[in-house]
Amino acid sequence: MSKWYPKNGRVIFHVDMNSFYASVEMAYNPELKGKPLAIAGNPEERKGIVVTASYEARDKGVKTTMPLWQARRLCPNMIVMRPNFERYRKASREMFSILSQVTPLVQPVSIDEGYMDITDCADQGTPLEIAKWIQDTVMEQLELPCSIGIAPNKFLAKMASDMKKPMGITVLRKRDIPNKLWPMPVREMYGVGEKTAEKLNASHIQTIEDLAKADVYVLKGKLGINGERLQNRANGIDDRLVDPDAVSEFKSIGNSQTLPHDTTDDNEITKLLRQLSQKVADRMENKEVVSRNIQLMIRYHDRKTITRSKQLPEYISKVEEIYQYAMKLWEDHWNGDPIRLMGVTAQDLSEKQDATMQLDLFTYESEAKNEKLYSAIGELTDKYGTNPFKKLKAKPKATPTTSFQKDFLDDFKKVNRSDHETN
DNA sequence: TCTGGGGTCCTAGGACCC
DNA sequence: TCTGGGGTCCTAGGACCC
Repeated sequence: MSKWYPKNGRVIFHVDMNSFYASVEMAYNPELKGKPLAIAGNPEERKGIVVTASYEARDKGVKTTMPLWQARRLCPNMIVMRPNFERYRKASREMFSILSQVTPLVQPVSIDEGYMDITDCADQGTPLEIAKWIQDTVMEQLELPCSIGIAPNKFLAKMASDMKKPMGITVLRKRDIPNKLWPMPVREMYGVGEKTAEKLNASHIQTIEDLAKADVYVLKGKLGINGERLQNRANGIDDRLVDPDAVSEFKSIGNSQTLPHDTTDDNEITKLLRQLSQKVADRMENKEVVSRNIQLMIRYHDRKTITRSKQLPEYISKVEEIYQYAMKLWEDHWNGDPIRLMGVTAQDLSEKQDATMQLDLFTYESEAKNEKLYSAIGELTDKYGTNPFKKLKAKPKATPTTSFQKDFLDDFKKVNRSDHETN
């Protein structure tokens, strides 16, 4: 009979830790509880900003990203701490492990928030009961508060978790949209930042309801494809899936740093470039990835920021290589003005394993005279009926995407290896 | 005394190829 | 004579989020 009805909607949670870094510090040191607390990078230096403020500090007007000197003026008795990322990562792991007791369909999106798809968890209770269990368990075991949004999709769940803080649970069904979502200013919508809000306001779109009902062609003209997407979201339409694997698929690894003082000093700059390259290399090694594109970011004294990148002829991962390419970009593009910040980023990442396989294929192609490899490919092409690497041969950079291609590649490696052994 | 550091995704133009 | 259209790669920049 259910066939006659539209497919049942999904049930999505968005779990959002409240003032996460400050809460972790309070759990770690209970004497901090109830006090105005700010976590700030470089509390001693002039450029420190507030990363997270406890609710006691927020009551005084302290906000995230506020310069520290400004926050101190608003809240003179505020306690300021440097971030302890190890501590936060540990708390984060423990929090996510509680979530995965409910379902494996958990998608972390940052250190302190994530989505869950609990559509098939009816045996564990109603969505409200499950949300309550999560909130209570995280509080009992970790002494950390969180807010949970319950909705039929990611966007609505995200908006819902924001509606009641701290320790809120908010249900946002499709039928709640006109009353709960539409009255909000469009700037508060996830995906609408300062610039987009300005553009929308200029077209007399103030609330999410205005956006939901606006002419889609006008929106597309102003915002491109994003205009249509935002309008869909404003109408509660969002079919992105909860993807537990998304978090492990890194696209770039970068480190940047603001200098204590603006500088043109070559020694200082070279030293910083080296340090940044080292950090990037270390993190790449940890993640077992290699990179084929290095980007340098320069922020000048007037905050104007440029990025310059270079696609490389080969995959690299060593500090020296990263440093050399970064240095070259620096020499080619620095305009001589004092700089405020510098960053080095490795892009176009590939898993070490995959990159080696690609190299095998590349070698095969460039040294086509290698009869053994040729016949290995031929043999496998016979076995599989087709050569799924036609595309790969032309573009060594491509990674096998289908399991069929992966099987083929595994076989290829086996044949390749046995060739070497028999030689 | 203004404004950190980690990311993702999208756009747009030019080069190059077919 | 006077100029198509699609696709991919590379580069730079912008918007957004936590």
